[in-house]
Amino acid sequence: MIIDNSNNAFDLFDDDDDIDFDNEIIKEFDEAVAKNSVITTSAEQTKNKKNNDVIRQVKTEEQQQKLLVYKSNYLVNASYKLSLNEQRIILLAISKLDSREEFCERTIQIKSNEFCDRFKIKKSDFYNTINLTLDSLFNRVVRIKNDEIKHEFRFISSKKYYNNLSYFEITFSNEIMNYLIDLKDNFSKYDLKHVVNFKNKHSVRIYEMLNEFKYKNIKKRVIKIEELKECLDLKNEYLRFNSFRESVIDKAVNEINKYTNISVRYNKIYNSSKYVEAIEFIFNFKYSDVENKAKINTDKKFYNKRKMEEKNSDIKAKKIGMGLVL
DNA sequence: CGACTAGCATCGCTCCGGAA
DNA sequence: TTCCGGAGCGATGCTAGTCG
Repeated sequence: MIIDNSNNAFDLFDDDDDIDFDNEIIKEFDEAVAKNSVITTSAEQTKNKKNNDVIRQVKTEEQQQKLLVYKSNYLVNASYKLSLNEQRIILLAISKLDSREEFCERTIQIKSNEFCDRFKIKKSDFYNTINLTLDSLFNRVVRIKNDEIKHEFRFISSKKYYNNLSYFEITFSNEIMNYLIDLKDNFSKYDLKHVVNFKNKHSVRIYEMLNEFKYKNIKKRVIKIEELKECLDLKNEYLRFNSFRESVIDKAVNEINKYTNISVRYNKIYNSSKYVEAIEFIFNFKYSDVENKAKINTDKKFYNKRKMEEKNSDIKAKKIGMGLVL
């Protein structure tokens, strides 16, 4: 399993970067408050804190509106298997968590209407399958392992379906919450809208694996077939490479190209014999993302410049006030 | 000889239409 | 909103043929 700890999604920009941009602002506010703590009055500190709170609130509202999915990269690369509808439930529920908070409510309620609208599912199908889906989701297990840990746990610790009120409720397990909230580094995020049209259960996982690398300005990812199968919990399935390629890789690549902000192709990597050992995914952001990035970077430079000017004049004014500058 | 490809059959999940 | 039955499609396993 490849786990790279160097990723810090706050440092880079993409289509969802207005959120990161806010994060930058928060970071700058925090640093500015820390730096000027000696000469900042308590009233100003209160003002800074209020500004901070306002920004956090705006960010949370935007996050909710855009339904962003935040996941630790440990979870992105974990080994688990979910059906399409189980994936949908988990992703929609994750998008409703406030991932930046240290503590947040583990129980998420989802209305049947919202679920059907988001994923374009017929109501009749929803009622047909929801109980079975919740049952199977309740038993699903995540396996996370690297050199240091081997951790197994369930996605959810409880499930409820209210027949008459037409909504269901899941409670994330304690263990999985460690990989969903209070994420400070080594995590990925994406807009739920990119994956709602997927019809293949493996597309989400492969999209997430590519999306993780997106933040590192790396446009290639080589994954051993063995590792990929382990992540998708398909170790004893698709014994022939061709069926694995047809059913998993090709379908995921097609859906990712069709519905998401990533365009991707792949090459087969052979070992010494004719055996396919690994897949090299080569991916790129689509044009609109590059355009957005350019705009956001311009805005960011403008903002930083203005911020620096304000800060300098503020510090100078304080020093004058304290008689340190003539 | 080993790996890949193609075709076929079976099973299960998802989708669809209709009724209560 | 809920349930039922059937159709369609994907996942999977098996076999035979091809290729280097």
